[in-house]
Amino acid sequence: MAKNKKVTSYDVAREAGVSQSAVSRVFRPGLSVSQKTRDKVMATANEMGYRPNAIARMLITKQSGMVAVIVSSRANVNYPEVLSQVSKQLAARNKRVLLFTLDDVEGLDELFEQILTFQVDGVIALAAHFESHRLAQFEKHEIPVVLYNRNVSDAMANTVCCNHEQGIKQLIAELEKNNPKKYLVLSGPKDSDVANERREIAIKLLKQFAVKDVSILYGDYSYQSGRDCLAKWLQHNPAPDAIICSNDTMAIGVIDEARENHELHIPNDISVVGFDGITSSAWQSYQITTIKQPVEKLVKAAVEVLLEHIENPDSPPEARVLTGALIKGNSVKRP
Amino acid sequence: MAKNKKVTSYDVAREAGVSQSAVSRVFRPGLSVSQKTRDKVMATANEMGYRPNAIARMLITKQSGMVAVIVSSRANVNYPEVLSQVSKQLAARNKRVLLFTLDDVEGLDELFEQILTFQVDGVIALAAHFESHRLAQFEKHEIPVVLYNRNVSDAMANTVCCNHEQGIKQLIAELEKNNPKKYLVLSGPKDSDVANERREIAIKLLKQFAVKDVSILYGDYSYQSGRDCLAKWLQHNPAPDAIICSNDTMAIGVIDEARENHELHIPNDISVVGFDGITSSAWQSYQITTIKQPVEKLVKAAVEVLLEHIENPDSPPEARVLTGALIKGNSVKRP
DNA sequence: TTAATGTTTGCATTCGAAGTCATTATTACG
DNA sequence: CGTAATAATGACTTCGAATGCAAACATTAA
Repeated sequence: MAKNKKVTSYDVAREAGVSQSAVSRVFRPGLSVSQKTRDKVMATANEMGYRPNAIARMLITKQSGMVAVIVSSRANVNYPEVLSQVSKQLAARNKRVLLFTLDDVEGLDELFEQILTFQVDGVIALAAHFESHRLAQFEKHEIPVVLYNRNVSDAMANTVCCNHEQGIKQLIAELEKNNPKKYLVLSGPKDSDVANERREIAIKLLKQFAVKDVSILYGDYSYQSGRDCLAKWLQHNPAPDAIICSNDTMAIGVIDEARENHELHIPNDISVVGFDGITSSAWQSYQITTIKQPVEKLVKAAVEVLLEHIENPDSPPEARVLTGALIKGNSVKRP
Repeated sequence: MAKNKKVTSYDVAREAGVSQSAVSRVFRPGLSVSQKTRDKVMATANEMGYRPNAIARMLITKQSGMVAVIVSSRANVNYPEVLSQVSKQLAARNKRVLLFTLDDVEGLDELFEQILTFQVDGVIALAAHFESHRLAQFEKHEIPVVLYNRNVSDAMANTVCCNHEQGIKQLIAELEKNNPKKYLVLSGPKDSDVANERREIAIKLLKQFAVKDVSILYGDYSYQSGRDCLAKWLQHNPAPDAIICSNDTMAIGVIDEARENHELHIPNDISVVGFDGITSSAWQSYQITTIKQPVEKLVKAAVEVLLEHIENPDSPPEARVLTGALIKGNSVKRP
């Protein structure tokens, strides 16, 4: 009969007529215990409903088995998939996700204090802006950090990132097949590092393609901002030939706005490309030409790098770049 | 100068010339410490980079400050919003989210063992199927559980749920304005409790509305399944007048399939309603008439109920039902 | 049978903060 | 100024599992 109150290893030990150490050893893999003791302990443990207390174990082993995952609200629409992948893959390596969400920049110090407090084995930051002094803080405590989808040139940071440059190059190559004259780049918000990177790359590559007429607009990654930006632009300007959106969601907004309020047809009047390859980008009504991020591979890489650095704290920082897949939709005019 | 190795309360105590208890008291709110000691301790603590070890604190106080959130992969598309709300609201109450994702039914026992092991203060289950013996398990350990969007009639469980019945009634009322003859109910998967509930309610209410011709189809909540189900149906049957979809995503699939492959116009040929009020349901191309779940309120309620039961383990189980808002889109024919 | 080796086992200690309790310092007040 | 009341403090114990160490036991070789 299982009791209501917490059962400890001592209780089991007493009941089974062995020492507490014996009980502990039974529940630690690979330790020397005779089959007889093992069976006896397991039997009484099951009977009493005993489970080792992870907290006590953490304290003595100095390994919490928890990884802090920081998610910024700025995070991409595909973050649920990322998060669920992270959780799954960490679980496979016997680690749990301790979730920290981050909306305002206020309380950021507090947040980082919290994370340190919890003695996590490592940190994965999803699209969160990480100043280098924060990285240093974790470094000092020997807590490895992996930045997901962040290219930090300066830093000694571990990063796992989709190859934005290569992806955007492919997208522009698609667009260029029609020799568009007027380009619009619809960037994500200025305080998003990914957005800034994608925008700058687009600008750079367009220059390389010898495109003259490029205008930049700033949205906030949302559907509505896609609509609003296009609407505002068209108030005072002619329609562009091609629009490069920093993510799919804004591309969808752009398409809806063009069709609904301006009688512009996609792709015949305007070609639109997105980025990310979110589920809805493939929906019939949009069929966006975009770059699909290799989420599963990215996460696998992130987890690998993190675990490598947990096990071997002195291994040098690593930056992994994975290439996404060009999805040829129906939002770019065929030549 | 902060040292590289972990700084404990003893280190700070020694340095500040006080006892370890004093340090502990400084970092616990509301305990009796003189201003002088407090300042002294705070100063040296900051200087040494000391932060209390949450793990040690958990062990002695028997409060982990962590809430297990179980997310099933079956979970709705709006779960990222739910999850981020949960995290935010728990953070406001000084609790953290320990995330457990659940894909296959395998390893479910293992998962629950894990959760118990971590000594979480409570559990929130998002759309996860929870057999009553599992509930009993947590009950035995006095760990309160809140089921999010689950109506468990039998159970002594805490539940927070959107009012499906009232919502679906409103949707049917909308549809009935055109007196449709043939209804199709596109249900979610049979192993989802929410899906089953929504389907059964729809069937029951249609009967109440004296509708004769109702057929049931089963999808898996996905866009593609919406398309496939409609396509398969139309192979051998005439188009229905109205389709009640168990979620918005399938409704979107249905709409795309109807338009693309069958030259059916929404809403003139078929009226379609969804459920959830996900972001994309409001997009120009779909504008689905649906019920928007009051996610923020639901989460607030869930967190409230959970904390109430953490603080007062003997309070009776609570079932909160919140009503969603009818969104009148453009997917139902106007009379 | 004994020595030598390997395997199990229990004792005692450890992890780091919190809380109990008795003691000392401080304040309030007659 | 003395005494009661209160505030502040430190010594010591606690939470529950893991582990170094030495003793006990089992196994093999000689």
